[in-house]
Amino acid sequence: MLSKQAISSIAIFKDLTTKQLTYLQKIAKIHHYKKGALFFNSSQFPKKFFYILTGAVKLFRESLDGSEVIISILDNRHYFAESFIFSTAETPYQAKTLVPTQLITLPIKGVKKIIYENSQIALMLLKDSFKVRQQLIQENEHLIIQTADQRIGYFLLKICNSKNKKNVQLRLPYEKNILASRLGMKAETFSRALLKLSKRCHIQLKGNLLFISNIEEIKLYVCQKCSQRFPSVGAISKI
Amino acid sequence: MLSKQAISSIAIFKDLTTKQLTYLQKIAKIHHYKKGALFFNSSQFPKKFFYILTGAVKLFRESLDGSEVIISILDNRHYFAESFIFSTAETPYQAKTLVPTQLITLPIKGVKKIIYENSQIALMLLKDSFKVRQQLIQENEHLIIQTADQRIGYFLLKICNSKNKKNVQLRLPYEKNILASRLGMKAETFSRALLKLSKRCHIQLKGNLLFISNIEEIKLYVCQKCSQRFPSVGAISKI
DNA sequence: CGTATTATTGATTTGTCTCAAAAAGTGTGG
DNA sequence: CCACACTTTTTGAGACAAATCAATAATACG
Repeated sequence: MLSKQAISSIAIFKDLTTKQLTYLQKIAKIHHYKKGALFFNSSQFPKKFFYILTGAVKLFRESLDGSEVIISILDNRHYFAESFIFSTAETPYQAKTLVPTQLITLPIKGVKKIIYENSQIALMLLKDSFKVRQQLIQENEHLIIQTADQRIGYFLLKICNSKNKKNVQLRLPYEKNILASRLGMKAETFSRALLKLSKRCHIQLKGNLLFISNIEEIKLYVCQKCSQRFPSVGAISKI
Repeated sequence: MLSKQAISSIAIFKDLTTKQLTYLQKIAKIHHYKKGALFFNSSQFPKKFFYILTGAVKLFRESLDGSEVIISILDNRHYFAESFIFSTAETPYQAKTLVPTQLITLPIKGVKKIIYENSQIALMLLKDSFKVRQQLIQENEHLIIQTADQRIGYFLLKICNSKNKKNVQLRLPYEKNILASRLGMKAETFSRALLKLSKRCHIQLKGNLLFISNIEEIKLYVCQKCSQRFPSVGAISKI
């Protein structure tokens, strides 16, 4: 059985009563998956709430002809599938681990019960949901007005939490084809666009390692058409 | 002063007590704008909650170089700017009327007070927010995998609420350049893509009037790459 | 070590944007 | 009702970005 501490480490459950924690503790399950495990598709029943302890997952949609769009990549301390508290309707996405991953799952019914008896949680979920919306709107805008290399640049800025502006070393967190798909382009395009960006903004490439001479150069190039200064407010997941 | 009925016609406020309705009634204002009025930008203070009685507005983001992305087009009975209950931070969008429009505004502080004392409202907002997210994800997917004419086709399916499948007459609700921008393309591309779609799916064009021989033809063409059958679940605004 | 996976490169095609100009549609005042 | 200006839409030619298909190179892995 999971510890109470593990449950209350989930941000939205941080202020629960001992009784509520005990309840969730009883219905919680922990899962260990290796890389590449398809552990969730939306038609499965009963519905569950997912929380990532360690690792990373991609949420993606697949069309009949096999093409796949990655909706989101989530890692440590993120939750998903919370929207099932309102509907059991199929929403067509699946989830696959990108690296070895530890998850907590909670039956959605139990989560719903807790949410309904504690309005603070609804407010926290609402706040998070607004942030996700904000981010989706931004991605939308970028798909419309930015080129492939600018989207990559924006992504680099997001994962680059260095205080320094100069001579920053960075490692791409996942395989390039995953990042390509996340950014709405083909792997070939990603390869070429990253090369183009690296030349334009003085980035040295070495496999999945990047050496950025000056972050400001990327900002300048990426944000030419932005409606918003970087960093944007309210990015809920890093990527 | 607005009637209590007007306030309670706002879906999220339908179950308020008389006292709460009176409170909102006192702080509510009604506004009349003609077409093309820029009545909201996110830097304005104090923040307000907006509800559309009649008419239509576009929410859009504008970048430094003047290019504009339409985030959403909202009409009768839709609300927006509700996310300001959590932050006074600037979120960079503006709102302009597309036709003569009647709005109710409520100071966001008052709305926040009501939400915090009535958890049912938070849950309704949450449910709506999930739907908006779902829709944004879908738009994202379409920008990535669909061509311009397919996106137009999808849009036609959405605004076409006819029971009949054959010989449906349809009027485009707004100017073509607005629809183009909403669908993430230039006006010229819209013009050409609509023509292409019309030939492929047997649609007769006459200004902003369309005669669709058979809706199924559009579905077939549009949903080739869809991860989801049409109509999608949970579209909160028509467009 | 060889095999499978992932990434890059090249040549070509497709889709969309850009800029310019013409056409169609809308509204106004004489 | 027409002439005029103004806006919106369409059309054309050309440039550019990204997808596609195919082949090669690099890397990871048992």
